[in-house]
Amino acid sequence: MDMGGGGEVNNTKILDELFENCVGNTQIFDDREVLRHDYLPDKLPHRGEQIKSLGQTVAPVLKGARCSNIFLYGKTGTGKTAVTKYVLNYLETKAKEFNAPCKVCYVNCRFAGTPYRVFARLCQSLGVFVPFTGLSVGEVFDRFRTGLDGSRVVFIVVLDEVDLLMKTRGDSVLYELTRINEMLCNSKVSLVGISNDLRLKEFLDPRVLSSLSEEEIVFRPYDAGELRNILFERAQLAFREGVLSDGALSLCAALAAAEHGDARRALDLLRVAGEVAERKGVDVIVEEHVREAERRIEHNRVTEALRNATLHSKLVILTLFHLSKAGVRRAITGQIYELYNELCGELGVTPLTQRRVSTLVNELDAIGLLNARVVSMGRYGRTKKIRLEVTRTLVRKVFGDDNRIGCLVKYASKCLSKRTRDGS
DNA sequence: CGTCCACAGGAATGACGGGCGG
DNA sequence: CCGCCCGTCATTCCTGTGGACG
Repeated sequence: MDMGGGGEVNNTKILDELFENCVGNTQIFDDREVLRHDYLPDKLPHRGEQIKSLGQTVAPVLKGARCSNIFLYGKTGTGKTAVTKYVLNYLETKAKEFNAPCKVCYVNCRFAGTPYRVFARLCQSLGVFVPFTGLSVGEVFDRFRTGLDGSRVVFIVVLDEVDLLMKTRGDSVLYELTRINEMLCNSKVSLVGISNDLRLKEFLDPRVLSSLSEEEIVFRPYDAGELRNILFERAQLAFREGVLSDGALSLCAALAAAEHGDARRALDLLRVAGEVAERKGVDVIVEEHVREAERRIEHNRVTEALRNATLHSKLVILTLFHLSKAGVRRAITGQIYELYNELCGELGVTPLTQRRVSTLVNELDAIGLLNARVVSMGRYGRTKKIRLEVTRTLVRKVFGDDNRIGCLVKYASKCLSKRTRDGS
């Protein structure tokens, strides 16, 4: 009782301090929302050309005509989504002004990752009710079509990150949408496809390709100077005056430019650097804070990825952890599968097949937790060489908290050392 | 120059928990 | 309640392959 009461007082004190710091400590930020990537600024520096092209393409909509389908290519953080939203938002307000019946539906294929969900999303934007599961894809598509035809509009469908949908589900959605106009009497559909992958064309059915790529816009990565300008514009709104040092600004731009010219990355760096400075209680953001931000972002990313991995993915990581501890820098598939099996046995979990583990390895490679590359060892077959890309300390720390497999962090080293003795 | 290792990775299929309309 | 379809994860079966070795 007494202990509880004492703790409470202490906790309140801690929280008070924390909250007051947060409220009182406004010498860094004016409005940090401006630095989030879903924020749409009213100026988009260095994208005038793209805005113009997209505007030209969609302009016929204001006369009630269907506009050409258009495809936007470019790496992440090159402003594709921002330009699209910017132009289409404006188009919608203009359409209202001119009484042109037009509607825009924005679908992010990362979140609507299946044909069903894409069509369901389109239905929803038309006010047509569909359950989130239970119907056949064809049924949802039909509802969308009839709903659309009834509403007598030019309907612009934006499919963002459409490459993700293509790679896992093929081009059936795009195929249906490019052909839908043949079945409509009162409405028309135009497509805006946005892809992060410049090679997407290679995966497309030629019929889809020709109708989809009536127009194309390529978004080049920003260079360091352009990123600097973008950051500068945002920093004006985000930070109080004089908070951001010139050096910190340039460093954010330079780091992001070195990666892909990714503006999102640059903004993240700037925001986190601001938070670092805020927490330190200083009132100027300097280069060191940006460096710290870089480390922190990476650390968070990896920790989250490790923590959120599925049981078997964790076991694969753990296998690599033990192999690397035993001095195996680059393990091959066979080695991994063998030890993985053993770990599963120890946990009382039925192991997955080697085929499945192989795709898990590929997935982990894609996230960057490990590095896998196929090599041929000639006579001795063809395999993947796999290396852990995370420090063992971090693995130990994150998995140590996981009560399910935490025990294995220590255990397996025994059976591994036994095996290496037997082997040699 | 062919063989053959040790897998890679595609395709088809199945199991499962969930939700629908009738 | 049934029969059907959904998406997800996993299995099974399969064909493909780079290059050291003989």
